[in-house]
Amino acid sequence: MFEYIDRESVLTKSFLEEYQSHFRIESYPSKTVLLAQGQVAEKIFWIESGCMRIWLNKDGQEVTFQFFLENSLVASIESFWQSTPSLFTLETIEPTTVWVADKKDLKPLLDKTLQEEAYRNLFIDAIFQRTFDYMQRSLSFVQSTPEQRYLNLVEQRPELIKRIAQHYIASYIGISKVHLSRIKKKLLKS
Amino acid sequence: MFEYIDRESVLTKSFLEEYQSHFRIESYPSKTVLLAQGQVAEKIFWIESGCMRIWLNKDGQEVTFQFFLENSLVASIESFWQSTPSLFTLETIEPTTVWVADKKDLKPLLDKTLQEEAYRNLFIDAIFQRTFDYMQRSLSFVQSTPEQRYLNLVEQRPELIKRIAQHYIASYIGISKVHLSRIKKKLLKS
DNA sequence: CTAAATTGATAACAAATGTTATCGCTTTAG
DNA sequence: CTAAAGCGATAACATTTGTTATCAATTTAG
Repeated sequence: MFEYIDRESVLTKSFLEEYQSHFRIESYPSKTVLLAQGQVAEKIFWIESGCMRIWLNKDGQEVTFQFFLENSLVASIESFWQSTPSLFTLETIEPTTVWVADKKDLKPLLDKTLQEEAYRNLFIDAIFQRTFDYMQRSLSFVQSTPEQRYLNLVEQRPELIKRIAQHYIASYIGISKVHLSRIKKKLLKS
Repeated sequence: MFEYIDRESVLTKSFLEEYQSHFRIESYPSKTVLLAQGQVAEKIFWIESGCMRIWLNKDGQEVTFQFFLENSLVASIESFWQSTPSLFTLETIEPTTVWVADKKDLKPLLDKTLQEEAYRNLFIDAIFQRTFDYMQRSLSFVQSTPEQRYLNLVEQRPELIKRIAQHYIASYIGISKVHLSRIKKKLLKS
C-alpha cells in the first residue's frame, strides 16, 4: 500500500509509519456491502486489489454513482467528513482486498499533518481536484449527449469499460442499459 | 461587503482590513462579460448587488452552468486556482455591482491566512462544501427526472426561479426551454 | 414615448430514451 | 459437473424530450 503513496507524495517516512500503524488488511468477496446508505461512515479504505462502486436507490432501482479501482482511497466522503448519514451504499463488485482504518484513529493524525504547510497544500489541492472532477461530471450532463459521455469514458477510463458490467456503466452515465447497448451498436456501424 | 462576511466568519478585524484594501468597487450593466471562456481568471468578484451566470458553448447554444446572486464570491474557480483556461464565460444577467480584487494581490494574503489553524479549517470546510454541492448536482442527473430537478430548485433556490429568465433555468436543469414550459403546465394541473 | 428585443406559452412533428420481455451465452455457487 | 444467476443483445412499443415556428405580453434601449 504505502509503496504506492510514496511514489506520489511528499509524505515523509515517519508520517507514513504512523499512518500505516492504523491500517489493517481485509478481504471481501464480490457484492459485499462495506457501508449502507443511511449509515455514518466510520472507516476509510485503501484498495489494494479489486473494485467497488457506490450506488443509491431510485424508485427501487440501483443507480451507480461512482467506481473505485485499486490504489485509491475510498470513503463516502461527505459522510466521513461531515458525520452525516451516507447518501450511498459502498459495495464491492469484485473480490477485493483493502487496507482499512477507523476514522477516530485517523482524524487526530490528519489534523497534525495539516499543521505542516507542504502537506496542507497537498491536501487542499487534492480536495480541489475532487471538486473539479465533480464539476466536470455535472457539466457532462448539461453539455454532452449520452453517446458523448460514453465515448469520454471509453477514452478517459478504458479500464472501467473493460472490467465493469455494462449495466453498471449505463447507470453511471445516466441512461438505461438498453440504451447503452443501442449506442454501442450504432458506434460499431460508424 | 465586509459587514456581511463579518457576520458569518471568524476573520479578525485586521485580516479584514488587509483583504478589503485589495478590493475596489465596480458596476456593470446587464449582459457584461467579466471573463470569457478560454481566458485565465485573474480576478475574483464579490457580488454586492445583482446577478451573474457562467455558461459555455454547446453546438452554438449557450448552456448555463451556474448562477450567482449577491453576497457571494465568484470566480471561474478551476481557472483561478489552477491557472488554466476557463471552461466558462462569466456574464452579468442584471445590472450588477461588485467588489473586485486581482489574484496576484490576493494570493500571498491567502497563503498567510491559511497558516492559522482556525482559518485553514474554515477554508477546507468551504472547499468541501463546494465539492458536496457539485456532487449533489451530478447526483441529481442520475437520480432525478427533469421535473424533480425543477421542483428541487423551486424548493431550495426559490430566489433563482423568481429572478432569472426561464430559458436560463431550463439549460441549468439540463432541458430545453420548451420542455420546462411543459413541465410547469403539467404541475399547475396537478 | 416608441420600436426592438426578450420572454413564456403553445402546437406539430421528429428524435431520443425508457420499459418490458425474450433469447443465447457466460459465469458462479454448491 | 450442473443448475442457477448474471450478462449483453435485440425487438416492440410507450413515453419523454428536443426542434422549429408562431404569437401575445412584457421589458428595454434610445
